[in-house]
Amino acid sequence: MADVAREAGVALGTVSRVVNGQPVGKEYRKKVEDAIARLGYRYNSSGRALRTDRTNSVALIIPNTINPYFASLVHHINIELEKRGRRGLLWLTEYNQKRENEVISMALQNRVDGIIALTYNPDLVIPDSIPFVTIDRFFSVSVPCVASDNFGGGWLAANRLAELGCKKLAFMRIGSTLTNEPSKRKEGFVSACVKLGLPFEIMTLEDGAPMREFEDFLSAHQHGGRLDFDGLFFGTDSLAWRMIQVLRRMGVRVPEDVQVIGFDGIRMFGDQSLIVSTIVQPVQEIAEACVSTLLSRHLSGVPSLICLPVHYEYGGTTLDRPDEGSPDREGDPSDSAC
Amino acid sequence: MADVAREAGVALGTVSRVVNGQPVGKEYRKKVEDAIARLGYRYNSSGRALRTDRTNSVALIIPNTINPYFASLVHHINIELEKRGRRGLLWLTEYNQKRENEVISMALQNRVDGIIALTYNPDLVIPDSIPFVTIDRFFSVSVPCVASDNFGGGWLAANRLAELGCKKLAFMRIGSTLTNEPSKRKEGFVSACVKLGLPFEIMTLEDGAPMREFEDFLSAHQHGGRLDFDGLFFGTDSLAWRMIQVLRRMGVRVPEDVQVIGFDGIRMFGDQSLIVSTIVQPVQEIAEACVSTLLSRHLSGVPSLICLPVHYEYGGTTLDRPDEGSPDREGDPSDSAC
DNA sequence: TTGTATGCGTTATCAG
DNA sequence: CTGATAACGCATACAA
Repeated sequence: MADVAREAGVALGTVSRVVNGQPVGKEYRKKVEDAIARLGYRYNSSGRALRTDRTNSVALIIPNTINPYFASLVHHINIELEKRGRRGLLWLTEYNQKRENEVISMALQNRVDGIIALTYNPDLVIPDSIPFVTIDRFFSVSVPCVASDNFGGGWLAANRLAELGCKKLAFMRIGSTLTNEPSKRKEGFVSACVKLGLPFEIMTLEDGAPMREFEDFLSAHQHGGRLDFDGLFFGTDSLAWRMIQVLRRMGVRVPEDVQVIGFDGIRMFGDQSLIVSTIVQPVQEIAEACVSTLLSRHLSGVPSLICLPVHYEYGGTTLDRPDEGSPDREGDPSDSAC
Repeated sequence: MADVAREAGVALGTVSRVVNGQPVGKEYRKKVEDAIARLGYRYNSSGRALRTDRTNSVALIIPNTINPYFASLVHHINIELEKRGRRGLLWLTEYNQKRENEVISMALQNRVDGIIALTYNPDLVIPDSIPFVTIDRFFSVSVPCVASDNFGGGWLAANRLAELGCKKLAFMRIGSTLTNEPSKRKEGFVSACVKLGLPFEIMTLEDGAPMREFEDFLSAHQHGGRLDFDGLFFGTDSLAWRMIQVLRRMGVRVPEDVQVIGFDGIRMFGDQSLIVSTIVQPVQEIAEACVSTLLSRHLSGVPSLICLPVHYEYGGTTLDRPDEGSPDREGDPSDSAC
């Protein structure tokens, strides 16, 4: 910047003012802009950050970018931040709880303006010095949590399966140890089944337990080549996808013998069709909510749980007519905890 | 840091030395560490960056994080950078050429130690001030390019289809306007077909042209419900996946009527099975090559094109026996341009 | 409106 | 081995 000032024959402060778009005499501005172009000057973010104590950046802490749902979140959150003149700093944790806390430290070192985190870590140390927003995990009323309507989604899934003629359902999911928002998928499902008077079973696999146990569960419920269930609801699309492979190996046809609904709304290449019939999470709205909540933290009255609506969408593993418009909501759970 | 010094009753320089792990008297170190813990001190990255002129960060410029192949690259590159004590700064471009150049400017402002970019932009302005590595796009001998063996992959695909009994092949892809490394997939495919004496057709869709044209191409080659081709090779898994849906709508069975091979090696949830039979790109090796090349740029003799081996893998859309070990390489293209 | 000078938090140099 | 101090690039309060 000193070089530019010398080159333009003006003072340092004038250059700074030009760079920051503050009022500067017309001919001075011209001289400075020419000098900047001539020298190819770019301001130094570190210097500016040090001086202003603002980095215009937000930490995004997430397990990985391999899972398509996470990848989609990363994408949309980055877009939303960009819209508001901020940058996202990505940190991957692979669910490592020690690393999750380290990463928060690093974010603090980087003087980020806020943190958005997706972690189920019960021992997460949440700094009170900067705005913090979580996704899918409620910590306390002072930490806003953005999630989709998991309870409503479970409710919706059960209702849809019932509508499609299912007589006996099952819900299967991974990860019972930690209570988080996605846990409510089960509760919504159970409530609906009870209300509908539909028999059902719940199968929960502890984190880290072998997949094999799911297969055993299904085998145990297969008699004479016939599965006891005609409708399955899975905690995630990922799990649904995997178990569909297992079902096919078992000689069970999807959706003819058993209809399957997942949760998330994973699309193979972003904008394309779903991989299973599913409860779709509004990823873009979730991203928008995270960012706007984080950046308006100075305003009081931020709700501590922001719950976004989900909807059902056909994806080939149920017996709907694909072209029939599916209503956005049905059998609304009036008692949704969300 | 001044606060810590005061709290510990030592000088500023001593605190700095403790923070940086330089030799400090035992009792002094203890006093400083206690003070740091007491005050919850974290060093300020901006201050350090300003002073040292090193940010230990690397820019990663990529179209988006929705495409699973890109998402996977982002993941592995971040891991590799982490291993080497660097941070990745992610910038998404959505193929916007103006933005691609802007983003390079921003990276420069951030004083990154290097840039890794995946862009096909012919007008990309590559700064000569810092190390720059591209993925899948060769610019000049002074800019190292990391890519997989696209020519060899095309060759491999044709050979595999021939082995599996195909008599008439076709290759379909998007994006002819720009010459990049993936363009060589076609060349490898054609070479192999010619060598094998196998009839084939090539169908290229300009960027932005409607998908419809692919469907028309296929329809035009369907006579009496029967497709003229019994083997299809696609430029990417994404395209293969989409066209398989089209084929099924046309009443063509995959793989019974026509066998399909894609390119990339997209896995549904990172570690799981492929979505189509495909030529697998070694994503992790690509990430490793990008990072190590970028960070060893001071050494002379960096090759300008780093070409990593691909392999074929069964993914359900061909007639291989899934359990039969597929040799890593076959019909090696001795004239591979790579 | 423009110039000058100070300090942000850190590291490095140099004197003790 | 430790303490004091200058300098990194920038924004801003104050003086001109």
